[in-house]
Amino acid sequence: MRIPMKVDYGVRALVELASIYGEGQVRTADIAYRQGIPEAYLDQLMTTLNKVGFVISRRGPQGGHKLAMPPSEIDLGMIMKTLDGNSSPLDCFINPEDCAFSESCAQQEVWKSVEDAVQEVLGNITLADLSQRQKTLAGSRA
Amino acid sequence: MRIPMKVDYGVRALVELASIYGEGQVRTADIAYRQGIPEAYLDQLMTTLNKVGFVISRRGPQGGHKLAMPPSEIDLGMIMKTLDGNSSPLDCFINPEDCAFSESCAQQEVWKSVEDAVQEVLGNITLADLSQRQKTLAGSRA
DNA sequence: TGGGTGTCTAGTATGTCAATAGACAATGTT
DNA sequence: AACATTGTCTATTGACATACTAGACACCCA
Repeated sequence: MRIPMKVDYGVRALVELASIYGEGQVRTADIAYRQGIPEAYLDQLMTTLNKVGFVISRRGPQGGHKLAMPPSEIDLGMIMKTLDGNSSPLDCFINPEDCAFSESCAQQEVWKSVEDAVQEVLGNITLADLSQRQKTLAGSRA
Repeated sequence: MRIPMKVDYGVRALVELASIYGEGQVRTADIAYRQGIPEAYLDQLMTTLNKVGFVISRRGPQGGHKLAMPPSEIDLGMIMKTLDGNSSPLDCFINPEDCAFSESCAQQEVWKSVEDAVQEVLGNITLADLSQRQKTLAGSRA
Protein backbone atom coordinates (compact mmCIF):
# COMPACT_ATOMS: atom_id res chain seq x y z
CA MET A 1 0.00 0.00 0.00
CA ARG A 2 2.02 2.89 -1.24
CA ILE A 3 1.32 6.55 -0.83
CA PRO A 4 1.59 8.03 -4.34
CA MET A 5 4.38 10.57 -4.74
CA LYS A 6 1.79 12.89 -6.18
CA VAL A 7 -0.01 12.95 -2.86
CA ASP A 8 3.18 13.40 -0.88
CA TYR A 9 4.29 16.25 -3.13
CA GLY A 10 0.86 17.81 -3.02
CA VAL A 11 0.72 17.79 0.75
CA ARG A 12 4.21 19.20 1.03
CA ALA A 13 3.37 22.03 -1.32
CA LEU A 14 0.12 22.81 0.44
CA VAL A 15 1.79 22.83 3.83
CA GLU A 16 4.18 25.43 2.47
CA LEU A 17 1.28 27.55 1.36
CA ALA A 18 -0.40 27.03 4.70
CA SER A 19 2.63 28.33 6.51
CA ILE A 20 2.40 31.70 4.77
CA TYR A 21 -1.36 31.87 4.60
CA GLY A 22 -2.50 35.47 4.51
CA GLU A 23 0.96 36.72 3.63
CA GLY A 24 1.04 36.67 -0.14
CA GLN A 25 2.00 33.96 -2.55
CA VAL A 26 4.79 31.60 -3.48
CA ARG A 27 6.20 30.61 -6.84
CA THR A 28 6.25 26.98 -7.94
CA ALA A 29 9.99 27.20 -8.48
CA ASP A 30 10.57 28.18 -4.85
CA ILE A 31 8.46 25.35 -3.48
CA ALA A 32 10.11 22.91 -5.84
CA TYR A 33 13.54 23.99 -4.75
CA ARG A 34 12.84 23.91 -1.04
CA GLN A 35 10.94 20.63 -1.08
CA GLY A 36 13.14 18.87 -3.58
CA ILE A 37 10.32 18.30 -6.05
CA PRO A 38 10.93 18.29 -9.84
CA GLU A 39 9.76 21.70 -10.90
CA ALA A 40 7.99 20.75 -14.11
CA TYR A 41 6.11 18.07 -12.27
CA LEU A 42 5.09 20.38 -9.50
CA ASP A 43 3.88 22.82 -12.12
CA GLN A 44 1.24 20.35 -13.21
CA LEU A 45 0.36 19.55 -9.67
CA MET A 46 -0.17 23.18 -8.72
CA THR A 47 -2.42 23.59 -11.73
CA THR A 48 -4.45 20.63 -10.56
CA LEU A 49 -4.66 22.01 -7.05
CA ASN A 50 -5.84 25.26 -8.52
CA LYS A 51 -8.52 23.67 -10.68
CA VAL A 52 -9.74 21.69 -7.74
CA GLY A 53 -10.13 24.83 -5.70
CA PHE A 54 -7.52 24.41 -3.00
CA VAL A 55 -5.25 27.03 -4.46
CA ILE A 56 -5.54 30.41 -6.11
CA SER A 57 -2.90 31.15 -8.72
CA ARG A 58 -1.72 34.30 -10.39
CA ARG A 59 0.49 34.57 -13.42
CA GLY A 60 3.05 37.12 -14.35
CA PRO A 61 5.77 38.79 -12.31
CA GLN A 62 5.00 38.64 -8.62
CA GLY A 63 2.70 35.79 -9.46
CA GLY A 64 2.46 32.54 -7.56
CA HIS A 65 0.10 30.40 -5.56
CA LYS A 66 -1.74 30.76 -2.30
CA LEU A 67 -4.32 28.76 -0.41
CA ALA A 68 -7.89 29.44 -1.39
CA MET A 69 -9.15 28.93 2.16
CA PRO A 70 -7.83 28.77 5.73
CA PRO A 71 -5.42 25.87 6.38
CA SER A 72 -7.76 24.53 9.02
CA GLU A 73 -10.39 23.88 6.39
CA ILE A 74 -8.33 21.52 4.26
CA ASP A 75 -7.66 18.06 5.59
CA LEU A 76 -5.49 15.32 4.21
CA GLY A 77 -8.48 13.19 3.36
CA MET A 78 -9.63 15.80 0.90
CA ILE A 79 -6.19 16.02 -0.65
CA MET A 80 -5.85 12.26 -0.86
CA LYS A 81 -9.24 11.89 -2.50
CA THR A 82 -8.45 14.60 -4.99
CA LEU A 83 -4.97 13.53 -5.99
CA ASP A 84 -5.21 9.78 -5.65
CA GLY A 85 -8.38 10.34 -7.48
CA ASN A 86 -10.79 7.86 -8.77
CA SER A 87 -8.64 4.93 -7.80
CA SER A 88 -10.66 2.36 -5.95
CA PRO A 89 -9.15 -0.45 -3.88
CA LEU A 90 -10.24 -3.07 -6.38
CA ASP A 91 -11.77 -3.01 -9.84
CA CYS A 92 -14.85 -4.82 -8.62
CA PHE A 93 -15.79 -1.71 -6.63
CA ILE A 94 -16.29 0.15 -9.88
CA ASN A 95 -17.61 -2.66 -12.04
CA PRO A 96 -19.43 -5.10 -9.79
CA GLU A 97 -20.81 -6.83 -12.84
CA ASP A 98 -17.27 -7.88 -13.78
CA CYS A 99 -17.15 -9.99 -10.68
CA ALA A 100 -19.27 -13.09 -10.61
CA PHE A 101 -19.19 -13.16 -6.83
CA SER A 102 -20.07 -9.61 -6.00
CA GLU A 103 -23.43 -10.47 -4.49
CA SER A 104 -21.88 -12.85 -2.01
CA CYS A 105 -18.36 -11.61 -1.45
CA ALA A 106 -17.23 -11.57 2.13
CA GLN A 107 -14.17 -9.51 1.37
CA GLN A 108 -15.63 -6.53 -0.32
CA GLU A 109 -16.76 -5.28 3.05
CA VAL A 110 -13.27 -5.70 4.47
CA TRP A 111 -11.56 -3.65 1.82
CA LYS A 112 -14.22 -1.04 2.21
CA SER A 113 -13.55 -0.76 5.91
CA VAL A 114 -9.84 -0.42 5.25
CA GLU A 115 -10.55 2.45 2.94
CA ASP A 116 -12.75 4.01 5.60
CA ALA A 117 -10.09 3.65 8.26
CA VAL A 118 -7.61 5.50 6.08
CA GLN A 119 -10.04 8.30 5.40
CA GLU A 120 -10.80 8.49 9.09
CA VAL A 121 -7.15 9.07 9.96
CA LEU A 122 -6.53 11.52 7.15
CA GLY A 123 -9.76 13.38 7.67
CA ASN A 124 -8.62 14.39 11.12
CA ILE A 125 -5.41 16.06 10.06
CA THR A 126 -5.59 19.53 8.55
CA LEU A 127 -3.00 21.64 6.83
CA ALA A 128 -3.04 23.84 9.90
CA ASP A 129 -2.05 20.88 12.05
CA LEU A 130 0.77 19.91 9.77
CA SER A 131 2.00 23.43 9.33
CA GLN A 132 2.06 23.85 13.09
CA ARG A 133 3.88 20.59 13.61
CA GLN A 134 6.35 21.47 10.93
CA LYS A 135 7.23 24.70 12.69
CA THR A 136 7.76 22.86 15.95
CA LEU A 137 10.00 20.33 14.28
CA ALA A 138 12.03 22.96 12.51
CA GLY A 139 12.44 24.86 15.73
CA SER A 140 13.63 21.90 17.76
CA ARG A 141 16.15 20.93 15.14
CA ALA A 142 19.78 21.46 16.10
CA MET B 1 -4.49 3.09 -2.49
CA ARG B 2 -5.09 -0.16 -4.28
CA ILE B 3 -5.32 -3.61 -2.81
CA PRO B 4 -2.99 -5.78 -4.88
CA MET B 5 -4.74 -8.57 -6.77
CA LYS B 6 -2.22 -10.90 -5.25
CA VAL B 7 -3.59 -10.13 -1.80
CA ASP B 8 -7.19 -10.44 -2.92
CA TYR B 9 -6.48 -13.77 -4.61
CA GLY B 10 -4.54 -14.99 -1.61
CA VAL B 11 -7.31 -14.18 0.81
CA ARG B 12 -9.92 -15.80 -1.41
CA ALA B 13 -7.89 -18.97 -1.66
CA LEU B 14 -7.22 -19.08 2.05
CA VAL B 15 -10.88 -18.55 2.88
CA GLU B 16 -11.66 -21.56 0.72
CA LEU B 17 -9.17 -23.61 2.66
CA ALA B 18 -10.57 -22.27 5.91
CA SER B 19 -14.05 -23.42 4.97
CA ILE B 20 -12.93 -27.04 4.74
CA TYR B 21 -10.41 -26.94 7.54
CA GLY B 22 -10.00 -30.37 9.08
CA GLU B 23 -11.68 -32.06 6.14
CA GLY B 24 -8.87 -32.81 3.73
CA GLN B 25 -7.36 -30.74 0.98
CA VAL B 26 -8.17 -28.85 -2.20
CA ARG B 27 -6.41 -28.70 -5.54
CA THR B 28 -5.22 -25.40 -6.97
CA ALA B 29 -7.22 -26.04 -10.11
CA ASP B 30 -10.46 -26.26 -8.15
CA ILE B 31 -9.84 -23.07 -6.24
CA ALA B 32 -8.84 -21.30 -9.43
CA TYR B 33 -11.99 -22.42 -11.18
CA ARG B 34 -14.36 -21.52 -8.37
CA GLN B 35 -12.75 -18.19 -7.58
CA GLY B 36 -12.05 -17.17 -11.15
CA ILE B 37 -8.33 -16.87 -10.63
CA PRO B 38 -5.83 -17.68 -13.42
CA GLU B 39 -4.64 -21.13 -12.52
CA ALA B 40 -0.96 -20.74 -13.33
CA TYR B 41 -0.85 -17.60 -11.27
CA LEU B 42 -2.59 -19.17 -8.34
CA ASP B 43 -0.09 -22.02 -8.55
CA GLN B 44 2.70 -19.63 -7.69
CA LEU B 45 0.66 -18.02 -4.99
CA MET B 46 -0.11 -21.32 -3.29
CA THR B 47 3.58 -22.14 -3.34
CA THR B 48 4.30 -18.84 -1.65
CA LEU B 49 1.61 -19.44 0.93
CA ASN B 50 3.15 -22.82 1.56
CA LYS B 51 6.67 -21.51 1.99
CA VAL B 52 5.43 -18.85 4.34
CA GLY B 53 3.80 -21.46 6.51
CA PHE B 54 0.11 -20.72 6.08
CA VAL B 55 -0.51 -23.77 3.98
CA ILE B 56 0.56 -27.41 3.84
CA SER B 57 0.76 -28.88 0.35
CA ARG B 58 0.94 -32.39 -0.97
CA ARG B 59 1.79 -33.47 -4.48
CA GLY B 60 0.56 -36.35 -6.51
CA PRO B 61 -2.91 -37.78 -6.93
CA GLN B 62 -5.14 -36.80 -4.03
CA GLY B 63 -2.70 -33.97 -3.49
CA GLY B 64 -3.67 -30.41 -2.76
CA HIS B 65 -3.47 -27.71 -0.13
CA LYS B 66 -4.81 -27.25 3.36
CA LEU B 67 -4.38 -24.70 6.10
CA ALA B 68 -1.39 -25.27 8.35
CA MET B 69 -3.25 -23.94 11.39
CA PRO B 70 -6.77 -23.15 12.56
CA PRO B 71 -8.50 -20.39 10.57
CA SER B 72 -8.86 -18.33 13.72
CA GLU B 73 -5.11 -18.02 13.98
CA ILE B 74 -4.56 -16.35 10.62
CA ASP B 75 -5.65 -12.75 10.27
CA LEU B 76 -5.71 -10.53 7.22
CA GLY B 77 -2.92 -8.38 8.56
CA MET B 78 -0.58 -11.34 8.42
CA ILE B 79 -1.64 -12.15 4.88
CA MET B 80 -1.28 -8.56 3.76
CA LYS B 81 2.17 -8.26 5.25
CA THR B 82 3.27 -11.49 3.65
CA LEU B 83 1.89 -10.92 0.17
CA ASP B 84 2.18 -7.16 -0.17
CA GLY B 85 5.55 -7.75 1.30
CA ASN B 86 8.25 -5.34 2.02
CA SER B 87 6.48 -2.49 0.33
CA SER B 88 6.59 0.61 2.48
CA PRO B 89 4.30 3.60 2.04
CA LEU B 90 7.13 5.80 0.83
CA ASP B 91 10.76 5.21 -0.13
CA CYS B 92 11.96 7.53 2.60
CA PHE B 93 10.78 5.00 5.18
CA ILE B 94 13.42 2.60 3.96
CA ASN B 95 16.14 5.04 3.05
CA PRO B 96 15.81 8.05 5.32
CA GLU B 97 19.18 9.26 4.12
CA ASP B 98 17.72 9.74 0.64
CA CYS B 99 15.45 12.42 2.02
CA ALA B 100 16.99 15.70 3.03
CA PHE B 101 14.09 16.48 5.29
CA SER B 102 13.71 13.28 7.21
CA GLU B 103 14.81 14.79 10.51
CA SER B 104 12.12 17.40 10.38
CA CYS B 105 9.33 15.95 8.30
CA ALA B 106 5.86 16.52 9.65
CA GLN B 107 4.29 14.05 7.28
CA GLN B 108 6.26 10.93 7.94
CA GLU B 109 4.30 10.46 11.13
CA VAL B 110 1.02 10.82 9.27
CA TRP B 111 1.77 8.13 6.73
CA LYS B 112 2.96 5.90 9.52
CA SER B 113 -0.33 6.28 11.33
CA VAL B 114 -2.22 5.47 8.16
CA GLU B 115 -0.25 2.27 7.85
CA ASP B 116 -1.01 1.46 11.47
CA ALA B 117 -4.71 2.08 10.99
CA VAL B 118 -4.80 -0.36 8.10
CA GLN B 119 -2.99 -3.03 10.07
CA GLU B 120 -5.34 -2.43 12.97
CA VAL B 121 -8.37 -3.14 10.83
CA LEU B 122 -6.88 -6.13 9.08
CA GLY B 123 -5.38 -7.57 12.23
CA ASN B 124 -8.84 -7.95 13.68
CA ILE B 125 -10.28 -10.07 10.91
CA THR B 126 -9.37 -13.74 10.80
CA LEU B 127 -9.96 -16.37 8.16
CA ALA B 128 -12.48 -17.89 10.53
CA ASP B 129 -14.46 -14.63 10.52
CA LEU B 130 -14.42 -14.41 6.76
CA SER B 131 -15.26 -18.04 6.25
CA GLN B 132 -18.19 -17.67 8.60
CA ARG B 133 -19.40 -14.53 6.89
CA GLN B 134 -19.04 -16.17 3.52
CA LYS B 135 -21.26 -19.03 4.59
CA THR B 136 -23.89 -16.61 5.82
CA LEU B 137 -23.82 -14.68 2.58
CA ALA B 138 -24.03 -17.80 0.44
CA GLY B 139 -26.95 -19.04 2.50
CA SER B 140 -28.92 -15.82 2.24
CA ARG B 141 -28.45 -15.64 -1.49
CA ALA B 142 -31.55 -16.24 -3.57
C1' DT C 1 5.98 -47.12 -14.34
C1' DG C 2 3.04 -43.57 -15.38
C1' DG C 3 -0.14 -39.90 -14.77
C1' DG C 4 -1.57 -36.56 -11.58
C1' DT C 5 -0.21 -32.95 -8.84
C1' DG C 6 2.69 -29.26 -6.78
C1' DT C 7 7.40 -26.47 -7.51
C1' DC C 8 10.60 -23.79 -9.66
C1' DT C 9 12.55 -20.39 -12.92
C1' DA C 10 12.23 -17.51 -16.55
C1' DG C 11 10.00 -14.59 -19.39
C1' DT C 12 6.29 -11.37 -21.32
C1' DA C 13 2.88 -7.83 -21.50
C1' DT C 14 0.38 -4.23 -19.93
C1' DG C 15 -0.35 -0.27 -17.45
C1' DT C 16 0.59 3.33 -14.22
C1' DC C 17 3.33 6.59 -12.25
C1' DA C 18 6.81 10.03 -12.24
C1' DA C 19 9.04 13.01 -14.91
C1' DT C 20 10.25 15.86 -19.10
C1' DA C 21 9.56 19.14 -22.86
C1' DG C 22 7.89 22.79 -25.21
C1' DA C 23 4.37 25.71 -26.94
C1' DC C 24 0.91 28.86 -25.12
C1' DA C 25 -1.58 32.46 -22.18
C1' DA C 26 -1.84 35.90 -18.87
C1' DT C 27 0.04 39.64 -16.05
C1' DG C 28 2.85 43.38 -14.40
C1' DT C 29 6.70 46.60 -15.52
C1' DT C 30 8.99 49.66 -18.19
C1' DA D 1 3.51 48.67 -26.89
C1' DA D 2 7.06 45.43 -25.83
C1' DC D 3 9.08 42.44 -22.83
C1' DA D 4 10.20 39.39 -19.12
C1' DT D 5 8.04 36.62 -15.81
C1' DT D 6 5.12 33.64 -14.28
C1' DG D 7 1.37 29.97 -14.59
C1' DT D 8 -1.25 26.54 -18.07
C1' DC D 9 -1.84 23.06 -21.25
C1' DT D 10 -0.86 18.80 -23.86
C1' DA D 11 1.95 15.23 -25.42
C1' DT D 12 5.45 12.06 -24.72
C1' DT D 13 8.96 9.37 -22.45
C1' DG D 14 11.09 6.02 -19.42
C1' DA D 15 11.10 3.01 -15.71
C1' DC D 16 9.19 -0.16 -13.00
C1' DA D 17 5.80 -3.18 -10.86
C1' DT D 18 2.19 -6.07 -11.36
C1' DA D 19 -0.38 -9.71 -13.38
C1' DC D 20 0.06 -13.30 -16.03
C1' DT D 21 2.12 -17.22 -19.08
C1' DA D 22 5.13 -21.14 -20.20
C1' DG D 23 7.59 -25.07 -19.64
C1' DA D 24 10.78 -28.00 -17.40
C1' DC D 25 11.18 -30.41 -13.04
C1' DA D 26 10.19 -33.06 -8.60
C1' DC D 27 7.33 -35.71 -5.88
C1' DC D 28 3.68 -39.02 -4.72
C1' DC D 29 0.44 -42.66 -5.21
C1' DA D 30 -1.73 -46.59 -7.52
